[in-house]
Amino acid sequence: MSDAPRYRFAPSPTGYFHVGGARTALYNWALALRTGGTFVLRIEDTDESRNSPEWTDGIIDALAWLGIDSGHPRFEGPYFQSHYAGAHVAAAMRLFEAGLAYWCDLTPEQVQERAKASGRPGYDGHSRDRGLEQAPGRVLRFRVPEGTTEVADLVRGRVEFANDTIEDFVLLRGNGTPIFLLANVVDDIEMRITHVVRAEEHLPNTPKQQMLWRALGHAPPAWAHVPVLVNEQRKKLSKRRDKVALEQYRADGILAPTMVNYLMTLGWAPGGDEEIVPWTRIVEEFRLEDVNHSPAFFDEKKLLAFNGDHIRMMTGAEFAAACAPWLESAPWSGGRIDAGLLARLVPLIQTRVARLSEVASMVDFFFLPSAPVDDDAWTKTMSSEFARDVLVEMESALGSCRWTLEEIKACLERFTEARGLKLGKTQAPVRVAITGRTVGPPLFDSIEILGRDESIRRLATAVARLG
RNA sequence: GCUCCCAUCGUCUAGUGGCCUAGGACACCACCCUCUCAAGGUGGCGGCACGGGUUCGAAUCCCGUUGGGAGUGCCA
Repeated sequence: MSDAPRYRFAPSPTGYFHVGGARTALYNWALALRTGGTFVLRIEDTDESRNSPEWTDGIIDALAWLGIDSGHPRFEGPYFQSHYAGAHVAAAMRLFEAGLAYWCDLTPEQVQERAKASGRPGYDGHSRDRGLEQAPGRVLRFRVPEGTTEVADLVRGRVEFANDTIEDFVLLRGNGTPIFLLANVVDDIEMRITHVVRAEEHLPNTPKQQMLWRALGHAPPAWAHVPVLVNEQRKKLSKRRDKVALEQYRADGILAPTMVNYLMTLGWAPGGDEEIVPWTRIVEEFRLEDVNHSPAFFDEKKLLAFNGDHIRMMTGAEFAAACAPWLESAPWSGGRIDAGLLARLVPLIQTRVARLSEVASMVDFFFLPSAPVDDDAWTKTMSSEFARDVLVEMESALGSCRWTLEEIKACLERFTEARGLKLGKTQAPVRVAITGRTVGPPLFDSIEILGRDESIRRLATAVARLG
């Protein structure tokens, strides 16, 4: 099986995990799974400013959350690019010895000056034939050959680049360290990568990398450049102005299956008319050839809608378990959340939340010692002429009725009919007295679960407050 | 500026020359259901950027225009 495809995901550790990176990782993972190939994780940590062990843990953790488990047999790595610096330099030296690269003593400023003077952008090949030897401060540049470079891209087809539009790019810095372009290629060759699936922003690098593959004596891999994710302004998602951290969505209570499902529908769609689909189906159907060519807007609204769908697809037990972490950190939580109580609450709220972070504020009145009364809700509902009456009436009716959902509801219905009102109107003050809010889970279920004594107590408290 | 990429409802997409009077989803609107809010159901609004070709026939192929985007570092 030495010809099984080898995909790779090569993020640089930056302290947070970008949703765009998540999508790229997912694409690679789906492909590796379907083709019986391997998913190689390589941390591109060669820039000192992007080098911190916690960042790497964050990447592994984020991938695991998405279902890309580092313990899975198809998963290989993580490898660290910084560990292979020796190989990168050695490859560069081989290129120099073969005459495919040369030393140059121009500083970046000098290169820029020359470009400005000549009116042609980029490095002009000044040292191409000067026969310079290696020396501190000198950079090694690749000697770009004449002709054209044709990149065969699985998503976009053939893309041609005239080599004379590509400058002799740097391989080794003045301090002797390799730059990304080289390191990336050397590692890919070393790790026997057969498919490079990455974001479109790398497409302009590709001819350079392909030349490097050839110069190093290898046939280039299959390339695939997937469109970038953009914001509402159609700009590439960036940390500075957009919400791009996967961890943030996770902390908001977006489910992992939701994120996976949603990310996969950006630039691609499963067959048929449904787009809420399980990962297993994505693995079966995903093809690079079917990936769209244009950038996709990362729409948080739609993400939320997907999340609501996924929440509703869970069993009650699954949903309760998923809610638990959000309840444990809730403000009232000194003690533990009662599992039995939670199980009764779950069906009331599962259709009412789009993300797990909303759960706490939806059930807080069950756990708090008294209703967390919202001032606006109070003034809005308690000003009606029947507000006081309905509270008093309910206080006494609930004291003697049988404690069933139907009977509790009947108590309010009797009052409502006697006054010729609508249940929708009369329930409002009662709801605020019991739950503190005008919206929330079904009132009568809530009262039943809360219990007779506590319900009556809250009604009495409200009556007292009304004066 | 230069290089490259892209172009179907507001958004994400289906569509690969006739099945398209362009399908679905999100959002939005209306109605139904209903103890609030949701969820659910029904219906509605809304699109092939433009101009030329090619073809019996074009959203689909070609060219151009316009409009977006990405890259343009001794960052990755």
